[in-house]
Amino acid sequence: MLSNACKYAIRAILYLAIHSDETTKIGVKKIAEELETPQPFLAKLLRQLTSNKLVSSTKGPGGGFFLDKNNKEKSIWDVICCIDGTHKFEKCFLGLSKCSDKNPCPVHSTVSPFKKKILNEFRDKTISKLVEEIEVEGTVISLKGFDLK
Amino acid sequence: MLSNACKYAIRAILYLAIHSDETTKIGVKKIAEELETPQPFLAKLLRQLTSNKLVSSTKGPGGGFFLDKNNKEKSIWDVICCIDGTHKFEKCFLGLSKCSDKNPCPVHSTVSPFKKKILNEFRDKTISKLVEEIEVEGTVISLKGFDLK
DNA sequence: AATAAAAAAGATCGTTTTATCTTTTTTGTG
DNA sequence: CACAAAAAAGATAAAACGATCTTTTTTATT
Repeated sequence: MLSNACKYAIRAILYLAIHSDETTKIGVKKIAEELETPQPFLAKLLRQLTSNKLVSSTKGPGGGFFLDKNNKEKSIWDVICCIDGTHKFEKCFLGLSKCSDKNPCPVHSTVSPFKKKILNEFRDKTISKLVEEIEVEGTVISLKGFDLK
Repeated sequence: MLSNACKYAIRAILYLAIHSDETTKIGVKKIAEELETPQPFLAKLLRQLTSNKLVSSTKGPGGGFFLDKNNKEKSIWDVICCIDGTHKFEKCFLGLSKCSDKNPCPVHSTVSPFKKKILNEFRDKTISKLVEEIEVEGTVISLKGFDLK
């Protein structure tokens, strides 16, 4: 579905959304430990997210990564686009270039409604809204523990 | 979503479902041309499908690949399991090992209903049923033309 | 100013995925 | 039987992905 890189990135942003703000910055080391992700790889991803304005950072002692107000208005979809590219949920499930609503591939009717709805939800829901929901519903689970593949 | 290999495999099986039977066998060369897929790679995939009883074949002159009655009772899901493995639609969207209906991750409620539905449709619908539907609905489009990624 | 903490940048390495090429085996046909 | 057509099998190569390591830059603190 998503690449490992993208999963790490989303989890890191959610972690930052919950635990950081302008005055509480968090270093890669801490984030990687909390999420149980490979540290140098996560560092690279955070740089990519930072240079795309999805995450903020400051250097030097006491520095680290955090989400500012703007960052929190971004969506999961923005993260997916940044790491995996825009194509992820837009292309035909079988990879057929000619496939469309008018010209559907054999699995189009099965897959298409699903893709559209998920795409919308991921595009419309901001990170802050998402975290708010999680907190209201009390469904905050550990972002730790990862299955490769 | 799916690997290229898996997309090739599904397309090849659909192609065979439409164009082949016990008396009309088709060689890799022809299939690869029709689907515009890399020929040796597709050959390897067909071998994998054949050894897993999802496709039939005969060697020698006049030989080739085809679907017999049993093969047509298999599902898209069987193909996905054969090529990409069973985990594809079963794991948490964010890769979290602790995620479940009782213990949902932040995107679980968005993603889970669709995963379940797609999984069921892919598991329950046989290849022959699928092709039948396509023909009734008249939505037979070219399986040619592929977007990498 | 010196030091140390932290991110930024970039070079490198290994694995998996994708793809190709060559050889062997099977089998129908003249 | 000899030949050719086709799949089966396996070795190899290239690209993408996942991950690590080293060096540089920035900056707060002493």
